[in-house]
Amino acid sequence: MTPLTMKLEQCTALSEAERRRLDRLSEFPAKHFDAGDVILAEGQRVDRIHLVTDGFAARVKSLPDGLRQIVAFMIPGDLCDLEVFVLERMDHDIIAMAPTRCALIPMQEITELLTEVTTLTKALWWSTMTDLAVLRNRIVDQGRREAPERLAHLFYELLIRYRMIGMAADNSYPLPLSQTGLADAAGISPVHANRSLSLLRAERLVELDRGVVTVLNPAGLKRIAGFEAGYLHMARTEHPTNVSHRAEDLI
Amino acid sequence: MTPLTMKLEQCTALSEAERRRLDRLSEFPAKHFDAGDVILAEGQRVDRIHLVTDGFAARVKSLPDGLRQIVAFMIPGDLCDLEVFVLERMDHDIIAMAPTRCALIPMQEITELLTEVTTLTKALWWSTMTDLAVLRNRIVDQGRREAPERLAHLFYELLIRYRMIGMAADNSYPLPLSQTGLADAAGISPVHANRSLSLLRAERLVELDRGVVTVLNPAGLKRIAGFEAGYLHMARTEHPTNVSHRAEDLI
DNA sequence: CGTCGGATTGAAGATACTCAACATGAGTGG
DNA sequence: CCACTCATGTTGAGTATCTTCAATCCGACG
Repeated sequence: MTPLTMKLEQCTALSEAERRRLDRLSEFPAKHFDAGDVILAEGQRVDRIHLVTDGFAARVKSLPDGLRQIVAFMIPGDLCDLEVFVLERMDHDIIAMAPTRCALIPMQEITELLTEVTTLTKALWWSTMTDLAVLRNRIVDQGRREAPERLAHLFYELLIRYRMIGMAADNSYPLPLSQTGLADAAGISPVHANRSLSLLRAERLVELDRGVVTVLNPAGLKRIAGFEAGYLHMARTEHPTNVSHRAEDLI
Repeated sequence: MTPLTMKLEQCTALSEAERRRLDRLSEFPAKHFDAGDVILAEGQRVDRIHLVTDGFAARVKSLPDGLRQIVAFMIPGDLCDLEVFVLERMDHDIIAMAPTRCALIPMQEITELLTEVTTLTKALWWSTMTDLAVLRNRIVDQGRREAPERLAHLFYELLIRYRMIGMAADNSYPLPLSQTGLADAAGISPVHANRSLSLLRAERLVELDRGVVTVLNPAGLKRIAGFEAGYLHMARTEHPTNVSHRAEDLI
């Protein structure tokens, strides 16, 4: 099963046919990007949907003064530019933070999915709404929490999202960012990112080495992050019958 | 024309029939809320869509320590809970900040809109995607801009959104918030909100009196806010043929 | 071995927070 | 009409968080 399918199954159970339909999306001709490459540039018109199948990318807003702010991360299974159906151009950059592969899906393919199959329609809407919820939480973070908590929240959220797509075995997942990148994500300075990170390390909550995050104490991390399980809306993972991905199981 | 219709016309030109279809949504039985009332509570299951027809509300995330963060404002024409189609429950509160009226639209009505009429479908998607873009910008604000700039951005964005629905004549619009509310929106303390606001006043950029914002110098406000016109995606208002709502016209 | 990007540490200064006092203005009740 | 109350706005002072600038350290790599 592809990451996209695994992710959308968090919304509703899909039929075998639907699963295959979704899986096929990952097989469209892929394009490869190196770390630092711009996958989609602000202002660009897009004609094909980019589905991340491998790697790690970020939505980045660049300011005139050179500062930049990462507003979201993209991991395998994430669609970069669903918005092109209704918006003319990208209003931000998407940048590969590590070698990244994207399947290029013709828009028509998604259009068909959106009209044909209602349960898939629902799944794609779910994905969009979850993105909204994630952004709302990011705003709370940056408005009302201090730097170490923001980092903790970031680490914990990514842990959950990687689990959703089956890539967080051992509470470990890839995060190919320099501390400057972390700082961009948390809205703090690189120096402060370093110091805040040391705090989390000192408390033995999380380790970050060579682009790999290891969550040493998920419960503790979740606590200081002020993380609410609800907002990622993992309907099915909350079921006792489907325990393999549940956040609380691996504490 | 209702605010919702005016707003969605920023996306594409609508036929007379579509316009009437949308206008009808505002005529569903309304519910009234006083300032401070909770329109929708976190965790609540929703069975009817709330369309703000009058007043002013906010999406609010409350933290355990009592702090709260406003993550978005709702003005007439905004749909509060489109997300219920795919998410089980609200993941945040919606609170009236002034006397507010909401039309309660049966979910089926929206479902029909979403499947029947493709251009309306597109318009609703546009609305959702714009919400996403607004949140991305909010994150940039809180991560990378200082308090006065954040307030400036807030004031300017609301100016544009009120213009979209024809409610910002004279560069003036309602903002029924105490300075504490402003602080919640900008992610700063009430005291700091006061001081930052005095700065904007001193520069004669904006006035805020008795719940009414008056933008004295739109160009200057836009400049210090670092506001990018693009992200609200007002396709049609950027056309020279439709000048009445254009942001730059009234400077 | 030297270089280079990233990580780390120190120190000074800016932005923002908290606590606290005081002002203002709309209501309310005497 | 005045006194009182209460919410909100304003201002001051001390402190905390965070930023910036700068120096140093470290590991990867030629």
